[in-house]
Amino acid sequence: MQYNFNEIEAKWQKFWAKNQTFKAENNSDKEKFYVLDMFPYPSGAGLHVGHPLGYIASDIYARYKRHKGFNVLHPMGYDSFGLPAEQYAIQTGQHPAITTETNIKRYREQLDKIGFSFDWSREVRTSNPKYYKWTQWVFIQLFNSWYNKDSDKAEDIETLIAQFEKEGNSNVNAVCDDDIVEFSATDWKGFSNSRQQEILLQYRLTYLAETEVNWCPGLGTVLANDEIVNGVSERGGHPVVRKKMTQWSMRITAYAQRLLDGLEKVDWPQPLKDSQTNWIGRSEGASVTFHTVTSGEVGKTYPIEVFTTRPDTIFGVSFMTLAPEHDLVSEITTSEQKAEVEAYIEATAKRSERDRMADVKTISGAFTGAYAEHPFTKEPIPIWIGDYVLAGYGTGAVMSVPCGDQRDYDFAKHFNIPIPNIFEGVDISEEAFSDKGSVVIANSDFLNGLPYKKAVKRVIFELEKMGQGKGKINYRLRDAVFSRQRYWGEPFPVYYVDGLPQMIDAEHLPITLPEVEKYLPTETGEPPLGNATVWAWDRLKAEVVKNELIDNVNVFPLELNTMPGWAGSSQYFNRYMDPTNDNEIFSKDAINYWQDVDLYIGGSEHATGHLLYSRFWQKFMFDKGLVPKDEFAKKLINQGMITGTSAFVYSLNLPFGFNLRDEKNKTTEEDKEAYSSFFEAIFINKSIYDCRSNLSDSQKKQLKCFVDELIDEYHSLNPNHIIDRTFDFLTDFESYCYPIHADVSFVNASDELDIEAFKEWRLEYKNARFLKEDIGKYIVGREVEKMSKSKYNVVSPDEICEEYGADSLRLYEMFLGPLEQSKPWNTAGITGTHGFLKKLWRLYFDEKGAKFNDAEPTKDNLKTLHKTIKKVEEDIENFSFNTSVSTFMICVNELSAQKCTSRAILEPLAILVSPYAPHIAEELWEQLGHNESIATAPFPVFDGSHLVESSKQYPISFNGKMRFMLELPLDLDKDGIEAAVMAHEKTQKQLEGRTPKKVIVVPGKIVNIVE
RNA sequence: GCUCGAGUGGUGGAAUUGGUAGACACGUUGGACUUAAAAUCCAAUGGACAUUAGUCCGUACGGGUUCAAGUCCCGUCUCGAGUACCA
Repeated sequence: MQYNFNEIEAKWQKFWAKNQTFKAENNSDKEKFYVLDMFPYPSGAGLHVGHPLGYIASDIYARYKRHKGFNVLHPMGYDSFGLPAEQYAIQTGQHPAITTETNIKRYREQLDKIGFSFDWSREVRTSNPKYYKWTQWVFIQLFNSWYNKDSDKAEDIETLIAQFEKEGNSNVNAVCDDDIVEFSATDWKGFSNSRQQEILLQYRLTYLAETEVNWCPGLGTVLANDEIVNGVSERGGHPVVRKKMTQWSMRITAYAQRLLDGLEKVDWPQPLKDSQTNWIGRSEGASVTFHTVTSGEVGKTYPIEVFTTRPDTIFGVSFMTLAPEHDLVSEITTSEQKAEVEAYIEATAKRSERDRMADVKTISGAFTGAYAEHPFTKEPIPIWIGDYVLAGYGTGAVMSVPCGDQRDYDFAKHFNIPIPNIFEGVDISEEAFSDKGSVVIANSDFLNGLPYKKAVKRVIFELEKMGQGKGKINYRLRDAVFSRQRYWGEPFPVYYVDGLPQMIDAEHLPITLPEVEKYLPTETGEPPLGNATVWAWDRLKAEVVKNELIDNVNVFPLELNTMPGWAGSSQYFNRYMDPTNDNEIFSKDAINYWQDVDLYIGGSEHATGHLLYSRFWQKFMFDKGLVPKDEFAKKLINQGMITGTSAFVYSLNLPFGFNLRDEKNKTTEEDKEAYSSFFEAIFINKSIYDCRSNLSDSQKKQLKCFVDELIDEYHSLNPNHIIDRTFDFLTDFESYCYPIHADVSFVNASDELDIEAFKEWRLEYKNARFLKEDIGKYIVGREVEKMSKSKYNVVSPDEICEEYGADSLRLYEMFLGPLEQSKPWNTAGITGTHGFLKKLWRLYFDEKGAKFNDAEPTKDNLKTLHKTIKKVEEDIENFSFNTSVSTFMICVNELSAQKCTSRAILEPLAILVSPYAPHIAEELWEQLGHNESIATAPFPVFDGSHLVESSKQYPISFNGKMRFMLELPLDLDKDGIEAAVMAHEKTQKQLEGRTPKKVIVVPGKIVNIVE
């Protein structure tokens, strides 16, 4: 019986689908286990072999847990809103929903071929109105909530209104906008409705506000900080500029501390935690208020608040620096300095984010002419502006202490500002001194002689006493902009009355995306939804109606922005628990049963995007009592990237030039064509290319011969063309050859190029000539690069499944190396795991049919089996899937050698293999006589008694070097071992009569004789 | 610059608490079977010298601890990832 993998795999994939083998029940006595993959964006390119890596790992784990008796939730879906489908729509007019549907179909086909145990009945798609209904619903919940710092959680906005009505806002301790005006209960009651709404907007967890955003003109939308890489958009690499726009924002900053604290509770990779920690960027320090000095010109004093992590250095302040965008700049600048300051502001505004970041060395700034008063010394301090101070961090103003901060130091040096030294016994003539561990403060009045920590405490105490400062914790994390000027995203359930946003009642959700003619912004610069003609809210009918009906009495305009990509992914893991529920986002029963994700596998690129926002939404849902856990995923693993192994051929481009032999001496287009088609596709072998700068004589000869033959051949084809044979291409040979990518599918396991396939690949290679290696083959060069179409190194899982089967693919992906590591794909190696499966098959069947029987297993059989059970179980628990594949190979090699046919061994072996290679396992299981799927067969139980040994091969070392092995009984004690070793002839031979200084015996491990 | 991670044969990678470095595969070489190919099976395979036994070197580099170091400590280099004037 042959191992016919194509047939077997198709059979079982059909079986699983038909029998809903992997459907998870919400009501079960079994213990739950939730294994989740980051759901994919269904791109048009389909999956390549790098994509399923994490899915295979999670699938193995999910299947393993089923064998272990758990009720496993293992769902899959699609993050199906997004830019590529929309960009495609702009170019072709094709509705993104159609492209998306097509792409999802293709993804599903590809996924099905790999044999995943997903519960497809729970599939979600973020672009499905039934799904985004609940995204809109969460948005409304956020809108209707505020963050109470006293209870340290989100609360219903009604509780805030109640407090306003009772006592105004003076005692409210909320996370809110900075520019809150104080009011009393009477004030509140006297405010107009719209004034009240404006105020509430300053407290809501999602709010509309004019903010500085990252505007990307290339994409026509704003981007979140995590969507920008090196000053350009992550997708497409378009430039990004700062722009003030009215946008929805999420008050994620309210959760900064809890997001930080929560990291300690979860088992996530340290680098991922580190990058979230950095992103949140907590720093402890003080906020200090300086007051500007009144001069004749600037008649008012203004407070300038700064944040500093080094309040202990306050006596070292010799100037202040404001960000050029700081609001006060225009107020305080003197007329004398006005021209300079304005010129500077204009110059910095022109510099793009990218320039500013690329060029941190150039020091620039301008003096405003104004001064602030030092809170303690009362000395006047010059106020400068400089673009090294960022408007977006802290208050956009710093107290500059050049002796303690290198940036302040450089700025002071550059503009000749004094650098007072306030550190005892420290030389600051060359650079600032920023080490706070060893510092002792001097020249600082009441701080003299104090170390850092004490000085900080003291100065904060003094500042509080005078009402000019207090201890403060600052976060780098900004509120997240939630509006996108795009079509293909969730519409907001929002309409506008007098310019103020109103939520549509939850019962009317979903508000579905309107149809538009064009997916581009409108001529007036509004987002694409501005093109919709049926996009107004009728409050009485409670439905979306035509725009022409807008009367601002009962019919109002709807929001034109859509939600960002991360909106749909921020709660999808909970929605899977009850995905078809139309009445609730998920039922209480479902969430209480499934609780949270036990294992989450996905890429590390989502560290500061999806994984931070999801944690924020989860904490919010937790505060509202909607979910029982405030962290949604207990354990998370980042799978490594699979890179491609590109193949190169080496082109030789000889610039002979040619003439014609005919009397007119004219070259026609055909002549040129004949010449270039012949000489443009010449390839030299790798050995010569590798020595191109230092060719040996024999190589030179070989090349000369090769080229001569080419020219001869060319002449016979084009007798009237003259080639310059005197041209010496061997001098400066390097400059005529260069590598070009060849498609990896033309290359076999030995790196040999299939020349015929290569010639057919492209028209210009039709007549390609190759200088082969001496062995008569053309060997390609190989290099590891990112898998990408342009590098012709993309391998699709479909081809692999077709040729070797899904089980081979699954095993090979795991066998490549540790899950978390990035590693190169090379199809050549798959014969290893494929061969293993064939060998496994032959353990059960030969040409005649089944081999297995009820024979009593031998001691060796049992030893091999239980060794394997132990190792495989440990490996799965440690997510060390690569080593368990090796273990299977060893096991099958051993059982084959033992000629094992015992059912008592082969049955448990099928279960062991089943999570990794489920199709073959099912088939073996069935052939063994079982009627039920192997999916829930209990995992074999390890029995250590089969591994007990009575003797051990001891390695005998001399001075730490292993010289020979010696078999000794395991129950022999130290002295016994030493005596046996010393008595051995090989020991005596090694020692040559010398007496060892010392003999180290570690029973069960090693013997080391020290001479 | 800062933070984190990683450097082991021709290649992917093993090596659990410090205890036989290179498991398991790929590739390569030789052999068997075959008209031939594929498939399968067997043997060898870190390097150097010796080809019988054996000896020396070897886990990025330089030191150290230890009877014993890929593993622990100190320093250096290289590569990768994240972050970037964060006061």
